[in-house]
Amino acid sequence: MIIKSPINLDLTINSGQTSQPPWYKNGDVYSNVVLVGGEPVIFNVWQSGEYLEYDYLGDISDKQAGDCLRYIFDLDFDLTGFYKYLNQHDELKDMSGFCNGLRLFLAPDPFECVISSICSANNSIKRWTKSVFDIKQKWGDRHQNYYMFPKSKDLLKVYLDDEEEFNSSHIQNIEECTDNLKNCGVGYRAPYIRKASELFTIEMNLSEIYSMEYGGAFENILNVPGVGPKVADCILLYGFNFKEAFPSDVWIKRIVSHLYFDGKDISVPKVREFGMEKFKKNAGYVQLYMFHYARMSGLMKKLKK
DNA sequence: TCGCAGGTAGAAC
DNA sequence: GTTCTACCTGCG
Repeated sequence: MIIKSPINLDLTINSGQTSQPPWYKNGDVYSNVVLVGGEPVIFNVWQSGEYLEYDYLGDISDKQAGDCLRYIFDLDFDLTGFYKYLNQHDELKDMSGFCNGLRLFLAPDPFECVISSICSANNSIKRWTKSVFDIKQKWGDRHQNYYMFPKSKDLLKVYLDDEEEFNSSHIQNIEECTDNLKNCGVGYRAPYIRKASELFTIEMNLSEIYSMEYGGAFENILNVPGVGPKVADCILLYGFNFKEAFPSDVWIKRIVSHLYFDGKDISVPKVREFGMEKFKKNAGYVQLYMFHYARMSGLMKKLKK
């Protein structure tokens, strides 16, 4: 089956969006297991011309399968219209050429997105994606060779580190402890992950975020341990499809300051305000394109100096 | 070997 | 309200 809406799958899946780590790659095919209406479904997707082609294995209808992929790869977003918008602005007009077909890679599991995003803070893409893979493999349900992300009530029970595991289990030698969060390379974020799991198990229902206004959703998600403004905006954009979010970190700050303020140093909170005010409903996509444009055009190396 | 990079929490101003 | 520092790990 094919969805006739242009996309660059490689770029989209590997662009480091904190919704989830890249899907499993076998040759030209990307695969993953996704819960659709409570039913585990294995999707295979691949690039076919400029479109996404797919098949799936699971007890759902063709329409459900198609709708699920349209959501995850944001295939209903009008990219052509967005490119028109970019081209109307001098500062942005180079970007579409460098990132053609890049779309949001939205999280099918908002809890996975929250934990991924917490792991991504003060971290490299390589390290946080490995951490999320490890968490899935250790504590997630397995379907064929693919792993779901664990539910919050299950992640809640996981040991924080070697010491806690050693003291609470029958393992004789602390060297043999591997069944804990720090073993996934999450570092000091381990307690945040546990506290967040507690929060979503006991008092906060993540699915309510979908129906909130952006401002209210931002305030709510800021209360999660390990979540500050940058991570909150990543969660809202990549996990809940709030396209008015403008996640601002040091890189976006450098790029915005270069493009709009003649290189003058602007604080990250000001960059966030600037981006949201200036780009409105396009803020999220502009942020996504800015980052990859800077990466691919060599601008990033230039700005680092 | 060690310095550096990267957001958040919590404390200090 | 804004600014400072510690936090963990992989990389160069």
